[in-house]
Amino acid sequence: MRLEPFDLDKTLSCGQVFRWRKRGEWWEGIVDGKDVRVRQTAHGVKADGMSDDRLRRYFRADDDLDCICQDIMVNCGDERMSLILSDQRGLRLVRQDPWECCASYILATYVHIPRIEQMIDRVCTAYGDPLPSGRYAFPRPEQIAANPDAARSCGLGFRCDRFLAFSKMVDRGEVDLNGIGELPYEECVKELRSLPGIGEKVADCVALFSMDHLEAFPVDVRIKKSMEHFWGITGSYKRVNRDSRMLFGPYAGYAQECIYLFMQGKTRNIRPC
DNA sequence: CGTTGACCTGCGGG
DNA sequence: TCCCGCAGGTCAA
Repeated sequence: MRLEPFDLDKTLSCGQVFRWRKRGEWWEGIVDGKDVRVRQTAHGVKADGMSDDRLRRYFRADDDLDCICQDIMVNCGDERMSLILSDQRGLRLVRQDPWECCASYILATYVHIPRIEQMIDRVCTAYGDPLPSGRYAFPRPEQIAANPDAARSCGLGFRCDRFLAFSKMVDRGEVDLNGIGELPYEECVKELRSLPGIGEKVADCVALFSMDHLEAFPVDVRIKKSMEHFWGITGSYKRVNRDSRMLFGPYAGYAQECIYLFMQGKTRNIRPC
């Protein structure tokens, strides 16, 4: 399938998703509870197990990256940002399932990414449907609610209670994630934050990665440092979040991902503010 | 509303 | 090999 610009490696290794693994040229993952694999081609992406429609939706083919970057530049007018954006050209946000996104990011607090992936793997193995690949689908809420004790042996630590409480709420139909996703950004994040295990940062991640709120701007430790270093934006979560969205505009979320991945490489030196 | 400290657990450095 | 510190943050005071 044709898709440009598109950089599959950047897209799947920038930290927004947790279950994709690269083997040779192929990235292997699980989407809609099924094994799938994708690889980069000259002008787009090739996939097994996903229709072109599903692929387009998953990789947000409707997002015109060049227009988005242009918009970000018009808003911030900072040549250093131009460098970061061109360096991360082809990085796309992925449209994740809201339930999986919430449940995953509830586990993503106060631990490094390798261990987040480990916890998610354990949860999938404990609860998920087995797949031909030998891996397991991400569990549905009812699978978790039906046997909460199994989560105790997944090494979730203090996240376990939050994870179970959230799963139970979704299973009982006390939360309408699709409905929350329809709300405007501010209200959406407010609703998400009322749920167990979901605070400011996770709410922004969920809004950005699974609810089409491209103005969401998750502030983690790395982004916090970057925003202070480059633009002198500092202070509470609320302040850094608001000032950054002000700086980058309606596609602040894309700016965030580009900065995040850029700092991971941190090979290049861009002078601070 | 901003600030402060505790918090499961497993990995990495000394 | 053992021990200590640290970590995509959340929650409650």
